[in-house]
Amino acid sequence: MTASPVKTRFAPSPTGELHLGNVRTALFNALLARRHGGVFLLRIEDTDAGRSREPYVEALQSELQWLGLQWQEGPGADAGHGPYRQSGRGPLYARHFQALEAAGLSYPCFCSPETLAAARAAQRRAGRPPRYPGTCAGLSQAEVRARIEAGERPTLRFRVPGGRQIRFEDLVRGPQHVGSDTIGDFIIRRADGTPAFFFSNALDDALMGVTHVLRGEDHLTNTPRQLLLLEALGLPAPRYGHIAMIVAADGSPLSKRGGSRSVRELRERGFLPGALINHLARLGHAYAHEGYQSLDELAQGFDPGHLGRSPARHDETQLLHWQREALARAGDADLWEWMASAGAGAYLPAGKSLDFVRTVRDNVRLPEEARAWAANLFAETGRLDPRARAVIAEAGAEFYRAALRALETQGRDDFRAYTRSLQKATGTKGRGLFMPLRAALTGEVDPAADAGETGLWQHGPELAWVWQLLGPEPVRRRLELALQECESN
RNA sequence: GUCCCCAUCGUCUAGCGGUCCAGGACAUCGGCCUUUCACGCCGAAGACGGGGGUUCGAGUCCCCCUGGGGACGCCA
Repeated sequence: MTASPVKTRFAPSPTGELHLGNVRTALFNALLARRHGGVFLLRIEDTDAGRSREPYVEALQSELQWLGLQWQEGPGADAGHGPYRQSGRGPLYARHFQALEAAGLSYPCFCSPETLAAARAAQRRAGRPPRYPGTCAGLSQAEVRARIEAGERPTLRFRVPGGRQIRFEDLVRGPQHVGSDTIGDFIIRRADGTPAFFFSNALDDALMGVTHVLRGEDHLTNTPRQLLLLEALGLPAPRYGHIAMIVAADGSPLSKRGGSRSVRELRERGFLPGALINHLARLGHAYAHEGYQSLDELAQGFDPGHLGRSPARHDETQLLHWQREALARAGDADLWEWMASAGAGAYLPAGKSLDFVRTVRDNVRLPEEARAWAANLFAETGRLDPRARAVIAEAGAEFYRAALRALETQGRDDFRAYTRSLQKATGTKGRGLFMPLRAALTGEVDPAADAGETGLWQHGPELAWVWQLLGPEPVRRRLELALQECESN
């Protein structure tokens, strides 16, 4: 058998939407697997029945696929280690719980959540780290049996061996060591019989043959426990790498911030998968190549050793840059679909969609901006921005009379020829020629200045394209409106 | 509260004792190009959090402070 040298995994719990932090973890794992021609596995950790939601299971899968992070093993791709949802692995867990209990490596604990909370509070008050006091560690068989018969439902705790030094080599942080005495006996099975994270997560990694686990720094202190657990179970442990978390632009935890951080939200706003991937891949990871890269290229350049150890801030300005790069690589037809998602289609005359895309594609970053241009070009004839108004007034009625005359005499199809003749007629050129035209045709002269809160507007689209797209009649109308504007002053 | 981790331009980062009066990218600003804008090209401004050490020499090593993050759950 030629087992893949590398198997990574992403193991989300479907208790909420995928956010930037989750997805970055998934991305790094996918990249690592791809880098080594290995397998990227997806496992759904839905052991918390109370908080897991089926729609999230669906959503996370489709979002992963949308991002191009297809798993080679997992739901819908059984490679013999399934089921890939923890809710379906009960029998597997039971067997290993039994092994642990039989070996005396775990024990039933009858302490109530309230007692436990009180104990923690007391320890904290006393300036000590909260740790399980070991109340039930020494219960006799008889007592355990009696309490269970009396109707009590115990949890199962892992008996942490004392006096041990746990060492492991973290893929991104280097050598780590922790004394086992700083770890309290922890729960591996809840009172309702379901497995707790420490247990099911570590066990499944071992059972599924996962070789490398890249996960959030928040799991760093879990690792020694899982290592101990795996050792007790006699199972191989994967190599762990703990990556720094992503924080909001102001440095605060992402989880405590509003704004778009869920993948769904970002997707709905129109961000492209490639933009997200390129942005995320560089958050906490240095790439030799600065430019936009495909998933494959990113994988080739990926190295856990290049992963940063300090929290990286998610700054949407950077994401917007990658969005522009991703947009530049998209085809017109795809972009039309993308623009239409924000309703740009509602304003467009039939058959104009691709011309519209070509006209504005370099001037938009989000579909909403495309919609705004569609409205501007096809639905808002006569709407003039104050600055456009000023430019029109300054150009003067004579300019627009000449512009209308030139429209009669010159070919309407040739924008260059048109502007050349207009230049001759008015004696204007460059800015003086184009700005009044732009003002009349789009009602905007410096859209960028209008960006404001939304940051939506970009610079104006190529005037020649606008001219062509609008067609002769609308162009005439807009020029006439500009003329009226001058005359009414 | 206790323990752990981290700390270079506004942001993402390079830097693994001298080759760093700290390099790149994004953003910003200026110029060139273009019969407008954008793109592109050129350029500017912009950082080693503070204090002690170690060393001939520290962004790079050690300590303290400060700041940030994380863990301490019958969440994952």
